[in-house]
Amino acid sequence: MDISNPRYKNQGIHVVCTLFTVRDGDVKVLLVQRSNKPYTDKWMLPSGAVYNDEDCETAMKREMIEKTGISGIYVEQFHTFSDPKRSPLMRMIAVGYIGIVNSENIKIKKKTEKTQNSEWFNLRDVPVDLAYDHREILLEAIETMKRKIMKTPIVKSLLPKYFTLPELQNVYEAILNKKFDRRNFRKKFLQLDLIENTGLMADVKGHRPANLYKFIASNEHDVEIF
Amino acid sequence: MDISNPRYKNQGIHVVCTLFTVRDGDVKVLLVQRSNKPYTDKWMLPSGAVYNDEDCETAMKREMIEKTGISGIYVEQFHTFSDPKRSPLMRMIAVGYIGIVNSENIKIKKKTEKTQNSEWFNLRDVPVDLAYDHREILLEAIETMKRKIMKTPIVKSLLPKYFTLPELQNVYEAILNKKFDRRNFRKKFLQLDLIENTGLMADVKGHRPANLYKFIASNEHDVEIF
DNA sequence: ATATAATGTGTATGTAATACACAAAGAACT
DNA sequence: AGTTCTTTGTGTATTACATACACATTATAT
Repeated sequence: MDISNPRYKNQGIHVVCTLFTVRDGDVKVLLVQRSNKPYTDKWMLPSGAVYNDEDCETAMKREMIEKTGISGIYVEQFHTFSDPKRSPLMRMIAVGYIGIVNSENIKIKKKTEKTQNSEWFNLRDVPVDLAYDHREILLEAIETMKRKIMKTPIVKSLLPKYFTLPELQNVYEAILNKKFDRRNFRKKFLQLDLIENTGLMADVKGHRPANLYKFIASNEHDVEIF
Repeated sequence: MDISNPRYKNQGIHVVCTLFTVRDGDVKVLLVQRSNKPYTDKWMLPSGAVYNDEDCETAMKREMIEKTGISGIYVEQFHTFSDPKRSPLMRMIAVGYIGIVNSENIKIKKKTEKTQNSEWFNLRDVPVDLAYDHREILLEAIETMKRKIMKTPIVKSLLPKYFTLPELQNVYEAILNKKFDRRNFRKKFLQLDLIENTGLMADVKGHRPANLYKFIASNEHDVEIF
């Protein structure tokens, strides 16, 4: 390949991560606020360039650490965005990833070299004018997450070690934006053999405490859930 | 972004297409044979560079026309491959697409500027030493196609305008490499309301002719099939 | 007329999805 | 201690879908 051919020289590869969490029954997504041009002060999904000695997933994890301080997340590639006009400065394609984390014990970096702020945004509060084509990427990521949560036990990386069945149900209801019948939800989820009752009780006040469950360690493979 | 930074300069973007067909009960995939270095004379999936003024899907379709003469195909992006060592000459990522066509009325170009031959390979006859990481891409494409054929009526672009239910069943059996009960297959597929009986009969010899069906035009959306 | 080779069809059984209502546990209050 | 409040935990009946299974029908070839 002739790398001086202007038809395809100076191409760049970015990775973009749409990281979800669920808190208080709301789905939230992690955004960072730009410091530099272009799109100065605009919010965007955490993203950055892929170096020549790393694959996209490695780059994604490095970028997340650099821009948000979050490490050790499980991400999955979902789509590559390649509209030639998606970046105003140069030809830049973006490989998109989704992930979901438990944000309760995570401290996110507020300020980094290229960002002035970072924040978990409730989905309905996300600014409409995200930088680049990140609004489109986010919308596609949301659809992908809805499909994924139905097909795989991806919520595992969102929940704490011990959790109650009502908490689990709330997560599904938040992401899919629909209600489930409690009895049917429990029956269905329990028969998947993904989680087990620990015998412990949740520590709550004012009402009956729920049983605490945990994921069974051996089950790492994909299972159809709904 | 500083495009002179050696960490990420001279990156290239390729598209790779895994195009399937089914003939005589066998799944086949289209490969082309290289003329140039590297991997001279090796077989590979049709692929090529993305130009700076086109998105990946456009590039994919252009490449297919240039390297195989096939136009008007429906393709879907399935994964982006980014191992830094996947290409020996330079940093090159590949955006992978899958498609499925009816190869009966298609004439493929045998020789082009960069290829000396092209051929439909039965899956079990595919050379083990494809160029680059194309073996890995092919394997992932096969898995994706198996999933897709279960979830969407993608076979529509494989079958001729009129087809019989046994033909349809043979396609599913070939791709999924398993047998279905005829009665259950028909019951299931007919209740999806994707196809309708034309009242016409297949023109065969030596046994009872089958009814010809066609896809109902209005149904373009994804439907869960199996 | 008979043999051949494939198509077309129905029913019974098991399994999963859905719909639905009340008792139990603990905390808060009197 | 008893009552109220709030949320958890549970069972059954109905329906839809998946699976298993065998024989009659149609056209051709001899």
